[in-house]
Formats: sequence, C-alpha cells, structure tokens
Amino acid sequence: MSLVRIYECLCDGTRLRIIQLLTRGPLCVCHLQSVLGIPQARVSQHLSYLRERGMVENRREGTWMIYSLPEKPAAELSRHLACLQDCSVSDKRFRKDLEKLDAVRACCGKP
Amino acid sequence: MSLVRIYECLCDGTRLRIIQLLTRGPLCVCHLQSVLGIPQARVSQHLSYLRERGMVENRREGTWMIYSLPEKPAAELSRHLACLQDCSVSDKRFRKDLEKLDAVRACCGKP
DNA sequence: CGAATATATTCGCATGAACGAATATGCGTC
DNA sequence: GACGCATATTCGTTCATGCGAATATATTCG
Repeated sequence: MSLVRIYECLCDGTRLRIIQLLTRGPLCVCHLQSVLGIPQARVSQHLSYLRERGMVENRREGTWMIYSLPEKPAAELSRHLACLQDCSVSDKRFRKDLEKLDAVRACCGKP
Repeated sequence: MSLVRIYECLCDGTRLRIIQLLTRGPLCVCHLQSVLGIPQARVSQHLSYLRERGMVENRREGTWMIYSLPEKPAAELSRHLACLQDCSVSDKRFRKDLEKLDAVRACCGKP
C-alpha cells in the first residue's frame, strides 16, 4: 500500500472519522451512519472508496455488513494508524464521535 | 493545523516528494526542480499550495527563494513528519531523489 | 413469494486540483 | 534603465471526487 494511497484515504473529513471509529473495532454500516449523522448512501460510498484502496475489509453478518481495518495491515499503514490515533486523542469531534458510538452500541447487541 | 489539511498536503505524489526532500533541510526552487525533473512552474504551484496551508515556509535569499518545513511545527505535524520519514526509508524513489539531491548540491554552493 | 431491513450502486451536478503553456514579477548586474 | 536569471501567477482543459436523489441488490422472516 503506497503512502500516497494512504493519505488519499485520510484526506477527507468524513473518511477520517470513519477510520478513527474503526480503530476501536469492527462496525456495521448503520452504526457508522448513526454516529456520523449523514445519509446511508454517503457512508457506503466512502466505505467503497476505502475498500477499493485496501484501507478497510468487510464481511457479511446476516443482513449487516461489518467493516473493519485490515487484519494484517502493511507496516506503513500500521505506523500511520498509530500516528493518527495519537493525534486523535486531542480532537474534539473525534471524542464526540466516540461518545456517540458508545451510546449507539449500548442500544443494541450488534457487533 | 487540522489533520485533514495535513493529509491533503501529503496525498499527491509530487508534493510528497517535495516534503520528503525538505525533511533534509531547506531548499531553493531550482534544486527541487532539478531533483524532481518537472517544469519549474509546477514546482512553484505545488509550493504555493503547501505554503497556503502552512506546510512550508519560505524566505528570499537574493534571487533565490528558499523553502523549508515550518520551524516550529504543530505537534500533529511533527508526529506525521516523523512517521513519514520512518516510512520513507524503504521507499525506492525517495532514495533516488536523495541521491540526486546530493549530486545537485555538490555542483554549487547554494543552501 | 412478498414485505421489511440493511446496504450498494448509479446518475447528474458542482467543485477542486493537476497540468502545460504562456506570461508576469522580483532581484542583481551592467 | 535594460538584460538575465529565478520564481510566481494566470488561463484553459481535463479528470477525480463529494454530494443528493433515486434506485437496485441482498438477506431474513412471514
């Protein structure tokens, strides 16, 4: 996975939020949609973009599609995800997203 | 400096090469042009893009314009530049750029 | 099979950015 | 001030992408 490709995936605000959320573990599309507060189609579009570039993986679980960061990410990707996580700690919106994620998760038993 | 803005600066191949080169120290436009092997106007365009976003600083030295990474970069930027440098070590093109930079520098006494 | 839920895709539009070509500006020297 | 070198800006075109709206696909359940 080339560096430019990594940065392409991260250079949009919505995609960045998605990736930050996936850092906490796999998520289905509707959970992402709830946290992000944007139309479902747009979430799917961004996920397709990320999937085509190898930034996320997905598996079907019944009617849900579960997205996650690569199980065995390339070295550069690992480093950048770690760097991103370091920087996200102090990011207001990201913290809000995380709170919302916890709330959404508490409502149902989905992964 | 927002994360998205950082990634925007890094998500183009040419800009990435410029930033990687500037990691080694300040450079004038013509040195960058020699190493990159692209038209001068395009180098200036990318440098303008980076300058507008606070990714590089510049100072005039006679007829040359010297570009450098920020003297006091924000914390997120420092982290990302360090991460980039880690990953660049194994990048073939970047190593070639560095060799070329040394060659170009050896030819004249410019900064 | 039909309905409901979850997700994906397509279309049309608007915006931004990368590029080559041409031109403009800034500075030093004569 | 004129010239030459280094750098910056502008213009027009092309291409990618973000978006909303509409629609299509997939799965489960009755």
